[in-house]
Amino acid sequence: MADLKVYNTLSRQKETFTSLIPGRVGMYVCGPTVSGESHLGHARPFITFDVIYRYLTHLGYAVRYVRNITDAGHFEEEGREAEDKISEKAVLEKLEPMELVQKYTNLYHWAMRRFGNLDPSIEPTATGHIVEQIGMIQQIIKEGFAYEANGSVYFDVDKYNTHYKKLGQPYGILSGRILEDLKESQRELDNQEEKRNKADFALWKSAPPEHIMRWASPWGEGFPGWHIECSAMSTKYLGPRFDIHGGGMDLEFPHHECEIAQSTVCNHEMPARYWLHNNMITINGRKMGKSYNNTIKLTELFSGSHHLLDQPYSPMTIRFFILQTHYRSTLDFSNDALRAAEKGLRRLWESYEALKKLPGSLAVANAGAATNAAAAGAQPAAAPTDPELDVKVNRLLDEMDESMNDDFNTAKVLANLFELAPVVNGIKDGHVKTNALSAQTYSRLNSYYKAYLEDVLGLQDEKGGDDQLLQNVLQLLIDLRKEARTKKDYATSDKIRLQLLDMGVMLKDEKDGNVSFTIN
RNA sequence: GGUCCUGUGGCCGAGUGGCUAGGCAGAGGUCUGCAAAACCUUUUACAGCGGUUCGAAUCCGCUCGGGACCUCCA
Repeated sequence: MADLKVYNTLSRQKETFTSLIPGRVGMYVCGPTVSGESHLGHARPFITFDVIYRYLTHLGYAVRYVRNITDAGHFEEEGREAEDKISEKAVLEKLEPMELVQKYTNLYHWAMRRFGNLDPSIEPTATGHIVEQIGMIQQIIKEGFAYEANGSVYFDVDKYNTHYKKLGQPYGILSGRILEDLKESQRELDNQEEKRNKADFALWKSAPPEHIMRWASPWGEGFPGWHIECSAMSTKYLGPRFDIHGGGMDLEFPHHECEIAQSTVCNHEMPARYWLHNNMITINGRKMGKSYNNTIKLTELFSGSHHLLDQPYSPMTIRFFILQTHYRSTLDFSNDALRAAEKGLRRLWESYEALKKLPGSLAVANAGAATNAAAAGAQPAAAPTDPELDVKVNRLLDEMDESMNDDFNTAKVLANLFELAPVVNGIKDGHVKTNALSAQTYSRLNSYYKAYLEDVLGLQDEKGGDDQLLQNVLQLLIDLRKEARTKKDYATSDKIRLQLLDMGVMLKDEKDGNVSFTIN
């Protein structure tokens, strides 16, 4: 199998992935700030890195996947109103800060489940690691790269840059920025007088009296700066140097840049080896984000209750929609695109259902042939009667591995599955002969379908047919309709079908006389 | 202003030098009591101009358009 190649933002090129410890991978992904409801834009990194997590696992790595929850609240550290967002909103909503945080954390977890995202190995919270953050800040001060001013502590970017430039790691190494340029281009902001330089960033902020979230520290009561939590938690759970750090492209600067600076000062090495960044979801060509006031919340997406939505879209539709684009490309939202994804997913999933229903027949039939052939001293595997198709199927399967190994090209994997779907459907319809493929190829087809669709891409069945009572009732209706059709009583049979359709149950008469149904 | 990314057919979107991407939509057909699905066939591409090359959507230059970061941000 070809090597796994990943695009490393640090080097701006694809690199062959190797883990620090053979067989093990440490991965840190920046999680959500739970000061509000997640929107479609937030879904992208969590689905992207869920697939990366799944794929690394699929390759046999034991992965420790750490994804934090930022519940201490960011603040506009260089901002106009240096105020904790969470505490501000808490006042508005008349809730305890932690009550608010709990509410949005629960909502976020609910959304992650619905998307079929696996739980990370560790999901540390910022508020749960104040001690570690303070310890790290003390260490940075001790190393001489931070200074205190009026109960706040700032990172000395200038000094860091001067010192680490010599070691080949200037400030801006990740985002390609030059500190001197930054100084010129930075905006004039208020409340900067405590900083020695504009590029400096807060490690600890002194809390004004109205600030609700506050902790005691060596510098007085306050709260941690935005960037320090990720440095503290990644170091604690993955060590000073780990394999993968992920997040959205908009975090590249300044967040990840600052993380690198902090961790490097404390641990004397670049924290992560591979920095992976997903691109943004756009809407009408513009990034979906708070600042643009163009977000669609996940609850709105699932229910269809947003003026830009023509209909509700299920979590799996959104997952599929996201995976149909490479993670480093922008992905433009539109109803047409979502609808296309919904239909495409249904088509693909139905071919998978069809495949699952014909398991043994083909394999057994061909395996039987193989056994006989082997007994006769011939080739151990049954030869395909359609070698051309057999080769094509194998090529499509091989390409799926190659595509994932090429920086997680899920779009290409899905395209190949779409090319395999007619083969599967053809076997089901009987129009592709059962022995067209060799037993071995057929078995590969089966295992790849499952491995990719379910295990790697994390897609799952959404039809709500789990209820046994509902299944039984539907079966009764199907039987009644079948009887009516036998008697050519089409008025009755159509009534059953059409009324069920109104209720969201679609019946389909299969070629073999069976009736299948899908529930919306 | 600085740094960087990007422009593919009606829509969405792979693809980095020669090989039909794929999905959705559209058209025709097969099947079917009808419907849906499925299957087969099929129309519409690579922003513009110039260059490199035997050959470019793919490399280079210019022009035009779109976007991201530089401020909280996935």
